[in-house]
Amino acid sequence: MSDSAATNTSTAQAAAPTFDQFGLSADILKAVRESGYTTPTPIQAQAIPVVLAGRDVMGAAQTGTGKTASFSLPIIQRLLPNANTSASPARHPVRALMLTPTRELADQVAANVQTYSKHTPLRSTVVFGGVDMNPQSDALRRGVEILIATPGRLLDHVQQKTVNLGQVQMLVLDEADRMLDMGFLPDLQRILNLLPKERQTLLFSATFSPEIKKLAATYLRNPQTIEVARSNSTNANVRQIVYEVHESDKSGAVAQIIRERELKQVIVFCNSKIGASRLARVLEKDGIVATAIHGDRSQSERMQALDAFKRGEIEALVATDVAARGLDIAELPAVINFDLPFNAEDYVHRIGRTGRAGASGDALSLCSANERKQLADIEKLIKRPLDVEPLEVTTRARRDGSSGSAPRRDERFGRPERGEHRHASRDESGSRRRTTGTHDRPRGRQQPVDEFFLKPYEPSPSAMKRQEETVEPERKSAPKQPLAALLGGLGMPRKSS
DNA sequence: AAAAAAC
Repeated sequence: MSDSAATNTSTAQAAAPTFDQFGLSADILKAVRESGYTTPTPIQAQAIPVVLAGRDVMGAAQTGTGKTASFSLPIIQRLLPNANTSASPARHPVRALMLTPTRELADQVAANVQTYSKHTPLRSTVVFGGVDMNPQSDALRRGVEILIATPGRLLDHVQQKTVNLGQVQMLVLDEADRMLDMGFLPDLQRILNLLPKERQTLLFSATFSPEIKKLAATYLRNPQTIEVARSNSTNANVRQIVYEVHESDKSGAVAQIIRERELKQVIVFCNSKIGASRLARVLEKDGIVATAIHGDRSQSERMQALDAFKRGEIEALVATDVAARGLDIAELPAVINFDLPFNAEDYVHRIGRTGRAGASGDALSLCSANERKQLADIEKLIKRPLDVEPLEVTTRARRDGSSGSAPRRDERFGRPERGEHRHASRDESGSRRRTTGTHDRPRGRQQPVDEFFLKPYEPSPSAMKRQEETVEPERKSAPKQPLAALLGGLGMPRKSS
């Protein structure tokens, strides 16, 4: 908010905004207060008045910026005047629909909505796949004003006629870019066609890619664009370090990092489901309480894992990118990237799980020889070079049992002449921060030098140049479906699946 | 390349 609405606050803080300035109902404000929030985040300060005014919104903001509240609070407010206390389901049609790409995210948004609306007569529920439909159907039949859903299961309910979307006045597309990436466009089109044309649509996306713009152009009406600085990538609260390790040293490296940094809780991201399961097992064997969360585990296992982690019963949550976006875990001190993500965008989301709400956090990434491309992509996206350090893994024996002596750092990383200036931490003279693997212990299990480590990384000058050119990261991975074709055919008869 | 999501 740019205006100075708070004129008579006794507190002398000049422009400290409060939630009171939005004209939200006392019941909502009470819930907000009980949640412990006092000051709106930037996205909230910008979005709440716009949503209250009934305008469509094109929002660029990530979770962790208070995005959920930025649309939930004004939506609840707008539903309130017609809130019905009647017990009749017919009096509680779905009037607000919120779609998210993953089940966990849907669950989390629903929990937020539930919290913010608990002092109002409004009802809400959540539907997503992987769990029994019947309880969801029951809840829908009892009637809800606010429905949070993943697209597939929602359509399932539509087909079963357990829900009618004909009275939806407000629609939220959360993590819209992710939904497109995941091939949800046909489902989204199907859902959008069921909604009244006369409605308010809020689209939130990490990026405004051409696909997202096309989607917005098709389904939003004169949207107000709201952009909040990408908080996490440049978040000073998050210390980002990349460790160069041999691929086969990675499991040991994770265990070592957890031990040496005495991490109470950490999410470890892997690129594959198998890799996540495997790592969880290795860590368990190493005496670290760990569990895996990914799409091949049952929904109950996923929820159990997440709950146990939130309760602090698990030290290491080993996850695929199912957990990269949106999940809000309080006071997570660190995130480890076992693999660097193929999609640089996902790096930002992953490390966004730590250093939230003003707390500090560490983003520690393992980088092996064949991941330099990913590293370069990430640096390009976040527009700055990452601090790269060697990591000597001492905790686990190498499989080949070789006993060659460890190469000196010079040998391993090449002479710092050609383009090595970017890695201050590699400077021998510098007082490199003491990190894992540097304690004086006999070691001699380093693998022969990798080509990766011999060749200094070339900091692509274009990487730093292009930052001025566009805010938008280049999307590398094309969706499985011919998105352009689908988008080109918006409104056209779609293929059935 | 891999991941996610309806049955």
